[in-house]
Amino acid sequence: MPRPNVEAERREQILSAACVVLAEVGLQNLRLAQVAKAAGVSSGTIHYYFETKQDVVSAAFEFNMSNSLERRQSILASEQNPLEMLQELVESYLPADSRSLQAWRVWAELWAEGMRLDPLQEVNERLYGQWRDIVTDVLRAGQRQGLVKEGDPVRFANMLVGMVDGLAMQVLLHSPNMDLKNMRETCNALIGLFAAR
Amino acid sequence: MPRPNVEAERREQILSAACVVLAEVGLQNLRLAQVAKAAGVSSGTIHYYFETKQDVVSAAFEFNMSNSLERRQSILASEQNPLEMLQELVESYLPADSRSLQAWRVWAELWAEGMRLDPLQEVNERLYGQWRDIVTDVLRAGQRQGLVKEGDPVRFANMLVGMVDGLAMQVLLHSPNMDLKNMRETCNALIGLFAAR
Amino acid sequence: MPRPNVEAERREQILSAACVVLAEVGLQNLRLAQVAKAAGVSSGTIHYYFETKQDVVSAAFEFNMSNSLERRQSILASEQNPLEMLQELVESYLPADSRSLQAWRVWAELWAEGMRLDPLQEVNERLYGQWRDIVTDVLRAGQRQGLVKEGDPVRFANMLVGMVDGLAMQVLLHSPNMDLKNMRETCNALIGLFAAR
Amino acid sequence: MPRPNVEAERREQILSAACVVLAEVGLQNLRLAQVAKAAGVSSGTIHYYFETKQDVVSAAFEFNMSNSLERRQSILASEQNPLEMLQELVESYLPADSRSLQAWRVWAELWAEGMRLDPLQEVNERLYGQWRDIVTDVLRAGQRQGLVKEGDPVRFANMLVGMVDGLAMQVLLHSPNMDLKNMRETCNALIGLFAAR
DNA sequence: AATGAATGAGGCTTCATTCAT
DNA sequence: CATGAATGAAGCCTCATTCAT
Repeated sequence: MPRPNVEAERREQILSAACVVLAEVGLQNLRLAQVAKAAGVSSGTIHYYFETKQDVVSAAFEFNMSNSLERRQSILASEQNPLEMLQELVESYLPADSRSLQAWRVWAELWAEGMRLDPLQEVNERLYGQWRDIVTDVLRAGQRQGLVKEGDPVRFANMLVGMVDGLAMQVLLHSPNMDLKNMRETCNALIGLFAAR
Repeated sequence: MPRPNVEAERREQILSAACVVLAEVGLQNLRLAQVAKAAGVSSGTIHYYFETKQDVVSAAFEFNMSNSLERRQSILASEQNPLEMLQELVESYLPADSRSLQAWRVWAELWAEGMRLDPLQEVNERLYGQWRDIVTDVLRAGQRQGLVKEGDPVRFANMLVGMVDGLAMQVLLHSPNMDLKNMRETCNALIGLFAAR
Repeated sequence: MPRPNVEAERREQILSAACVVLAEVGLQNLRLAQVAKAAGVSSGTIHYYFETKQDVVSAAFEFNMSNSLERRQSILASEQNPLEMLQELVESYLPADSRSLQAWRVWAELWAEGMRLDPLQEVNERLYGQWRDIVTDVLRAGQRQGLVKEGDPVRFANMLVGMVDGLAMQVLLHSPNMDLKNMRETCNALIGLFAAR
Repeated sequence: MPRPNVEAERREQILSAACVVLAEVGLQNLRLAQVAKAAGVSSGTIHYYFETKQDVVSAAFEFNMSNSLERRQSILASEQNPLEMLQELVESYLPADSRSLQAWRVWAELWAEGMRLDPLQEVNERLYGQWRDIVTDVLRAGQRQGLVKEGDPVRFANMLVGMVDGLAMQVLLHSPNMDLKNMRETCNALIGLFAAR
């Protein structure tokens, strides 16, 4: 009689470990043995739950992105005005703490790899799309309240999320010209451009 | 009578092939044998010119980026007004033709890999910095001519190049919500926000 | 109320499945998981009834051969003359129907494997010896009735069973020069040579 | 500048080793590492000349059979009468010396495996067919000289080669009822039945 | 009596690297 | 300068076997 959700538990355990390793050494150097060790299971167990290494990696990418989105939910539930909310959202995306850093690194791997793998592109679209939608909704609310200037909110959203992604890459690459503080201010500068008046 | 610079030629031949393969299969799947084949040389020859695989890849990244910048020079030499020049620069960066596509794909690999390798971060900074400087200079010229609004031109430049990078990734990932046309318009929308008045 | 001999039933169920798989994929590719599936039990159950894979295989070989002999009994009980009986015995051994085909395939695996494993040689001798004895008895009866020429009946038996085995292999290998009909006629030609006159 | 026929040499070296290992441990237990060791090369070299293990094994089967046929040629060139020649051919096929024993063991593996692999069936037919043809030719010559009785020589040939194969299996399985001497006499008994008068 | 999750040793295969030519 | 045969370390994956339930 199998314990309930042993499978779901074990899968998460493995995927979480895969993200850690992915962020640490990159896709190129990821070894399933290392993932197994990080997850505290045997290499055989990895293959008991996932057919191939590719499957592990793809699932890890998905796991990383959905986790990332979950962490945004609290912000939306707060009672701030839309412009502040945008700043909070950006703030939450900054590659600041180790958790966020890990997420970004995994993301960068997904982007590089996703260029050649349709399934990964779907993962990106499914979850990145939600992120874009969230920003769009906040902008739309801002427009209704007269806080955000006229214009296509989807376009504004794409501008912001695109900029966040691009700047984050430079931060992660330790560019001397783009640190955390600069990234925050640069993003807020764009939000400032969105403001009415 | 041996031609001078056979070595330089051979190096370029190999690096060019490496970029092609890198864009095609990604760093994870890049095999020196494949690079050798694409370059029309033997695997032994690769190692005659480069110590290790890592050396080939790093040199290929550098090769890709310097090539990329070269292609911007003609725009700067033109006689357009700064705002039009910015649009042209953005246009030249769109992942539109196969050459540009290849460059972007290699770039994405560099970003993912550069997160862990200092030498690659230097490559990024050296060449990415130039790109940022070019944009900054154009913006500054625009401000001098009263075409671009007040504000730190470096910040404006970071906004634009960051957005270009972020949006390009989505285009390369075939996001249904971000195609070439949309990317162009979105970038131009930002340039519009920079305009005085 | 537990049925008696559940164990014996389960064993047969497993061995029967093992023969099916053995004939289908060969010893080299036989996986206990596949046997378990074919038997409709779990992999754990296989090991509940058999210590090792080798044990399963050996038992399956024995199971295959004893099954095979059982199918000859009805012929011996019939009221034909010995020469006809020989023809019937040969006929019953032809790799004609799927059941017979499976038995032959398992047999071929036994031969290849038995070359290195004494226990399998004993299995072969125990059951193959019976088959030889049956043929010998029929030949001896034929001699008593003056239908079979003088000579050592054991030698005649060895000639016939040897020929049957050798030809069967070629039939099973789909040799264009040895089909079922040809095998039947070739064997009967030998029986013809045994006939008195 | 590659030495001439390094490739052919190396291939034979590997295949010869494969046959040794095949005879010794069987297909089921054949490890490429063991073949490599027996051939005195690295495991990498095996894969430099053969794509997969399956390719090595198939080539080894072919190698074994063509080698086997070569060893018959001298008999045909001799000046004996056809009946003696048949006895010599049989004699040369007896699993008597270690070389012949090895060939038979490899053959048994081929038969078991060939049941499921078309390419191996072709190998069998190509080379087994030649063996059958040789025997047929000798029998035909015997008929021309009045030494062999009337009848289809192909049928006679099939009788003999079939019997040889079947009896050899029992010898190889160490059947107490079929040793080398008995096999020789049993085959000669059949040849005796072929004799005119 | 039976299950199936988990293991881990070991095999095939890949591929960067070497080196004799 | 260049080759390509050869290497061997290392990775993915398989699968017989175990054991808690």
